[in-house]
Amino acid sequence: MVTVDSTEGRLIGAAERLFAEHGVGAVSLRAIMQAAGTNVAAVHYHFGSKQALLDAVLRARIDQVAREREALLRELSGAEVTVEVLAEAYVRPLVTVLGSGGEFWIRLVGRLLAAGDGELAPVAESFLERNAAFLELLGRGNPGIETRTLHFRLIQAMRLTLNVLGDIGHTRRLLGEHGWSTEDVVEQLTEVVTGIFAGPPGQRQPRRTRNGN
Amino acid sequence: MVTVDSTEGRLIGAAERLFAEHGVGAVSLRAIMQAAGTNVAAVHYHFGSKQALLDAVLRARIDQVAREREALLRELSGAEVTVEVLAEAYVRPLVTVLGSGGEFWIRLVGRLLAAGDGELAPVAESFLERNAAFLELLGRGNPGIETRTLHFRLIQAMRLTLNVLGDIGHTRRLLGEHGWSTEDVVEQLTEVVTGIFAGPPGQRQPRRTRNGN
DNA sequence: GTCTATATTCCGATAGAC
DNA sequence: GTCTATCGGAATATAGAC
Repeated sequence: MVTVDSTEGRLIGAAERLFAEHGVGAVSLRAIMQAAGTNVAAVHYHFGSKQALLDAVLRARIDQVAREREALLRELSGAEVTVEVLAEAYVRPLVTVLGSGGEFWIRLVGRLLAAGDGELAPVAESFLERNAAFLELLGRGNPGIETRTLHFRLIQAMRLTLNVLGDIGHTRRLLGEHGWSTEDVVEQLTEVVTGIFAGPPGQRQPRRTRNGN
Repeated sequence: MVTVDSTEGRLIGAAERLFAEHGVGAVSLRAIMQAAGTNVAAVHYHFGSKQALLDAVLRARIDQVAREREALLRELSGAEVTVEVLAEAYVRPLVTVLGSGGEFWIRLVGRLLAAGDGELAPVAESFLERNAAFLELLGRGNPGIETRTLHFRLIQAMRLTLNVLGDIGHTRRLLGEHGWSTEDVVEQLTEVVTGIFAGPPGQRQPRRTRNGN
């Protein structure tokens, strides 16, 4: 584990913020070092290159998300499952990350996902593995829907969750800043994810099932 | 109008592609000039700065989207409106842009929207103005839902549409590349947007109405 | 493990010829 | 309207002292 006070930890923290705010390509290593209060050589010693630093930033919080998701999936397995519950379970781990100072990380991941290049590889893999378990649960509640459709919907839910939580301030700005607390945004987001999971009204099957134990 | 063969047109085309693929901050003016087959001075002559070039790129296709949307809204006014029809109308203009070589433009706009900084200003304004008309139609079909909720959903639909259409190849890659044609992606996307507009199953009102003429 | 110093390349921007 | 040449500064990366 890397302590936040170490040179390495401060570099990761500064890079996380600057990458999220200005984009990976727009941030120079010098700017990161300046923000971290170190010198030009430190990042090359600790990470070797800009890409390696980015990887370290991405990995720093991925385990937290993975553990949260696993815990929620354990809760859900064997219980009654609705799209509402699944949406809640899908969004909540990232809300937790948000609450523990992870807004920049979330925005960065959302940015990279929208960029569509390979920089995201380490995070994408972890997310997609976890998605497989969700996919199974989602399929249980929507027996009539093709798996590839559910897969598509999961990815879009992930996109949206990252983009919305990654910039609550931006969302508030787009909406006119009137009466949108973080909790409001999370609630609205969860409703939208529920709608994504459920699909068009005409297409919907009976929404709840009990797993076969 | 700027012809695509002129130096100005080639600069805009090259910038559109490179900005979309690597991010605005990661692309140097020199790279753009090289791709456009011109020299270092041309962009300063034609645009004055990197930001001005970005603005020109964004504006180049915004009118097309705006006109498409207006035409669709005219079709819809006075007709029966369902969330399915609204979703179709919301997605289609960008599909048209996609079909006329606008994938890079869409990806760029989606990227900037995910980035959340002010670079998007010229496009965001145009989109949000147009959203107002959609908001009215959406409210007609969902009388029980708060306007701010519908506004939120509209913005998320825009986000998703831009991100999905802006990188069909990436979407296909995330989904395993099996049997996803562009038409498939558009169809799936439209279903998801419909789900977003409709919201959670439990929350749904009678979905269709006739406007008061 | 952290620093200074430096090598080398590339950046945005402008001046001035044509 | 398009070019070459070039300025001043900043970038990545490394070498080597401590």
